[in-house]
Amino acid sequence: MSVSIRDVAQKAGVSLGTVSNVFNRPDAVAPSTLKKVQKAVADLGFVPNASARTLRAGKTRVLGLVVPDISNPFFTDLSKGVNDAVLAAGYVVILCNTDESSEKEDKYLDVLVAQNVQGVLITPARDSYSNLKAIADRGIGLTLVDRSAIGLEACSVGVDDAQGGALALQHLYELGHRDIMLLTGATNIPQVAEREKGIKAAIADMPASKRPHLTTVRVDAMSTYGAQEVLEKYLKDKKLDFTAIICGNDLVALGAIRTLRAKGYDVPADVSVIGYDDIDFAQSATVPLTSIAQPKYQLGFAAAELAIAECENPGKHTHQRIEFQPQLIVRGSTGPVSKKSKGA
Amino acid sequence: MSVSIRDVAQKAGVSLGTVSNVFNRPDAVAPSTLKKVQKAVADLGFVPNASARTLRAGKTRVLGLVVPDISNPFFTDLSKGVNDAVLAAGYVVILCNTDESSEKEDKYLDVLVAQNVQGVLITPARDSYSNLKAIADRGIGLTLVDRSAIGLEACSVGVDDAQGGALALQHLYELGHRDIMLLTGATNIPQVAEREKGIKAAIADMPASKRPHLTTVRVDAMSTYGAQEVLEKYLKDKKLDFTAIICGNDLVALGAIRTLRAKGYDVPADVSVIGYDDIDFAQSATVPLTSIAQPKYQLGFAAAELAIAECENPGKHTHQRIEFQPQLIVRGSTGPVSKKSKGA
DNA sequence: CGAATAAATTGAATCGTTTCAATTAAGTTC
DNA sequence: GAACTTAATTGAAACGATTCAATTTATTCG
Repeated sequence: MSVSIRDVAQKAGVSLGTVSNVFNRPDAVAPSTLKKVQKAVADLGFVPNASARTLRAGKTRVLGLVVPDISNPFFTDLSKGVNDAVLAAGYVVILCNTDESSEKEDKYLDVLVAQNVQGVLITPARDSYSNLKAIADRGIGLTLVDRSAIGLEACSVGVDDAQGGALALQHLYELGHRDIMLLTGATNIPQVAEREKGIKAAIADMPASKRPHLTTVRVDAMSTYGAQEVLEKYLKDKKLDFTAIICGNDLVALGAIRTLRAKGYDVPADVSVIGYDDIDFAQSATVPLTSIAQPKYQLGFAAAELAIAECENPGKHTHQRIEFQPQLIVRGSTGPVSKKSKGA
Repeated sequence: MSVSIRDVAQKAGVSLGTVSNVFNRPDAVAPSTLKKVQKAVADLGFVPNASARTLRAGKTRVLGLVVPDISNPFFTDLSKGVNDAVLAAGYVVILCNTDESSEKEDKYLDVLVAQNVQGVLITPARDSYSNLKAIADRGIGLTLVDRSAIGLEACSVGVDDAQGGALALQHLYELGHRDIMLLTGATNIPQVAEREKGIKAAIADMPASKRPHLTTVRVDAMSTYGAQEVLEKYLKDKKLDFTAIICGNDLVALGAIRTLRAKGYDVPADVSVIGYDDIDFAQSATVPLTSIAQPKYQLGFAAAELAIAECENPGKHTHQRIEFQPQLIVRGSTGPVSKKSKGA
């Protein structure tokens, strides 16, 4: 049936232990023997049985990645980073998509425990981390992705969201905008809160006389449709009382642009719009989107590296946080305030 | 350290075999014994070691899903379907993204073999299936996704691509278009070839006098940018010699629309554009895209069900193919031929 | 050349389950 | 109550790798 290490040993004319060494401590094997064994491995198409290996050595080399929405390009790119890092280290990832549901998240965490994963990378759907504590208590390494690890023994990776918010505001400010709408999600989403904090801090730093005026409007679903609905309602009987919009993410921005154009306003001549995330489609949109880019791939890559480091060295591992900087990407959806809209 | 079946047996005052039976054949155990053992399990917090179990029993309840590009919303949606089906059956999926590279594909297949997966769902990157044969020979169930299983002992799921092509053509024909561009990928991509076949068959079925004229233009990369580049070059010095474009996928369609608008042509007044796949963004694009929808989620769900069925019943399982029908979704990017463009 | 040291190799024991032939206990039938 | 059937339970033998103490082989040095 399937070929075992025993078959390889026989074919290469060496002992079991030597074949095992070829895989696990190749420098302890004489070069000629190494070659001989590798040839036998190749000839037989031998692949070590992970279960047996795990059973004896106690290492599964499997990680779990739990994300709230794999449809979101942000998480797709992130997961690519995770996968590349993990593949390089000989690990494997089980990807779990929770659809932002806590029940699904709990269910998946159970599955991961049953699968004996060595580490869990997670962007929690809820703001309470109670279910994560149980994971950590079982001795499974935990890495928070795009969240901070407050009150948790865990590593984390994230982006400086306050800085991201500030970048967006400053860009618009420099273009002359003084009446700005903030079109974003609920404050219980950590990112949303942080960026808002950054925006407000940036405003507070300005001379009082020049401070722009901020109108905050919240959408339930941070999607194209969610944004359209809310913005349409806002513009129903009012006139434009802003010259720019800072959006919670790129999807919201695309929805906003669509609504504005439908109402006969031009982007960016009448209203500048800035997104967040810099998803791949932002540059291909009909009005190419100015956005705040996050290093999505690197975020995932770094998270995986932290997780693997913890797996490899479970005893002496100090938890750490890696924080990336966001970056302003200027495209066509933002521009200077026009005389017309300035007067409005 | 961790509690084993032996500890449970001792605590409950029974033998190893009985504890095992409690988990695997509970109806072969006397009710009183069952209760006693279950109490011991609960008291000790025992969770069976998956590796040992797998090593002995040979069932991992793990499947591999290998896709060429997880950034493509098509595969994201598909993978959701796979995950939902699999979770319901108590299985787990390892998702592998090959980035259309055969080397990565081979590497991942090795990883999956090493992980002892019971089945592999795959949309192969290359058209040769040689590496898959090796998988099947190892006794691992194979399910081809969005491909047919020619010359392979395997189940497969797919969409009637010829029909999809025909739907697109007929839609444009009914709107009066007679000069149609086909903007698509290389013919060694099975889908591309099939759809093209469907289009040509549909044309051949029409009365000779009314047959539309088809111009085929190929792009290397079926992405927004790839499409823009090729179409710009085509339009360089030529005038429009078509009134509609059938695109290889939605990304290509979006690129085409962008190029046309940049040249001053209106969509759909001057040129109608039809995409393929009906990705989520198609409906949110600034010119909402008419497209051919594929049941992406169901495709994944069905594939997973086939794979699981084979795992559960490895001896007597007959391979089958499930084929879905594509569906025309009419939105704003297609319309009747205008007098102006008709005359051109 | 022989002793001492270092480098390679060996193979039995082990990891925690499942499996199944063998054993024991309980229940039926005449 | 003996003979037979059926139901429960047992425990040793796998599964396929890693580990490590023991052994063999190669190298160095006086």
